[in-house]
Amino acid sequence: MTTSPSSRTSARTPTPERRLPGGPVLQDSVTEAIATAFFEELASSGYARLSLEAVAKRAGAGKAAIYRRWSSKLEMTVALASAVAVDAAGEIDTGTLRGDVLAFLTDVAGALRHSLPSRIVPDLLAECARNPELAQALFTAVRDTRRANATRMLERAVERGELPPEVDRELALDLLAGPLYWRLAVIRTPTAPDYLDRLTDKLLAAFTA
Amino acid sequence: MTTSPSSRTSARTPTPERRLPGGPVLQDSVTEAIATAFFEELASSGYARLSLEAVAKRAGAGKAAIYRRWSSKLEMTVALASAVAVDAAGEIDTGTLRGDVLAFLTDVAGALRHSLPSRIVPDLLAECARNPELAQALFTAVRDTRRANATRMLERAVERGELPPEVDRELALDLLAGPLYWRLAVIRTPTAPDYLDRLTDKLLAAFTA
DNA sequence: ACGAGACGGAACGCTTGCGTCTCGACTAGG
DNA sequence: CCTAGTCGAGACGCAAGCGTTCCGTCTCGT
Repeated sequence: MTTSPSSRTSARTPTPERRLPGGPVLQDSVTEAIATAFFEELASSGYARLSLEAVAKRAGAGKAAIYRRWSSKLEMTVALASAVAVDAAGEIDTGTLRGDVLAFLTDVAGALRHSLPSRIVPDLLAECARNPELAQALFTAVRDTRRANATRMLERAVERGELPPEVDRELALDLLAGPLYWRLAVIRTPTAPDYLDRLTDKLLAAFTA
Repeated sequence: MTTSPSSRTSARTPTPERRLPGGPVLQDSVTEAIATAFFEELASSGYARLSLEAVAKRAGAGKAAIYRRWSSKLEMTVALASAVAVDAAGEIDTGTLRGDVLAFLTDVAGALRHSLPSRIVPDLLAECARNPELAQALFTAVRDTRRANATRMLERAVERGELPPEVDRELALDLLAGPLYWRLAVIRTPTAPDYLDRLTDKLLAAFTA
């Protein structure tokens, strides 16, 4: 089977639909333990070296419990990663462009300062350069969703008159996400406490240039 | 042996020091073939999955030829990657800040538009998040060198009066590299022909904000 | 002409992970 | 109470890659 994960257990599960705070929808405690172990192993080993044996062992589960839910490492990764990424992408609307930009940067920084996402995200992105199936799934589920969200953020600023209608959306989106990702996930250098504030000022200047 | 690669062959090699156009210093044709195969395998498999058997096979060499030169995959990667990265990092000095910025962006774009570096660079960066030894070696050999180069570029602009002396160097460096890397290596979206020009304009505005 | 040493290639024993399969234990619905 | 289904655990055969060791060949410098 290559479709909906966990469909085999969903009929008979003791806690039919439990929701972790901030986490994806998980069907039961076994699925939850497997997902947690999966992300921990993914962070420490990377996708390429990820061993489902290690995931099972860390989750205190049997390998069969994994294969009962997902048919392969790829399908498992797409399902779990898309779930948390979509779940974590909340709409931002503070009423001002500066507020929106700062909130966006704060969100990103909050995620990338944690060791799990800061290891997992670059790893999956590198894997996407090599694995078209993973790339297609993650790009449509995560990248395109987030980019559409951020575009709406810019459109609202245009409507409010904070940005000229002819503002270069593409360039603005790259400016919005690039420097912070570069700082935290690429060169991995800590930031001063007012870094996001100063970055926000520069970005606003660049947008209207 | 954990030091200088190829030291065992350098005494007796038929072509004592041959230099590829744009490539690192390679001691002889076997080392050269191994290095080429190494980067091709690295691009298609990633560091974690890289198999020295596959490198040897692709190079038309025996595994012993590899182990005679480097003691491990890690040492081999550090040596070869540092060599090309340092080799490719040329000083930029066009005389104007705008010229320097555009030249820098053009360099980066030129590299990241090729399939080998655009797959290898994100992969090694992701691996650095997981492998302290690799991170230490690559960060000091590549990241710090390049960042120092770019800092000098900013200082020259300050001396020319193109930037105020109190310009935020750290932030400027992140703005310089982040958006383009994001665009080409993270979200992997093609750019319009005048993208670098427009990006340069925005960056100059942000620097002096 | 000779010996030293690197060469490509193949096999070695060993480890890891794959995906499947079989256990006995536990639990829930009928 | 019974039975169907999941549970953890782990053995299975298979494949790949590790690092090493040998082989016979080739090309040097002496």
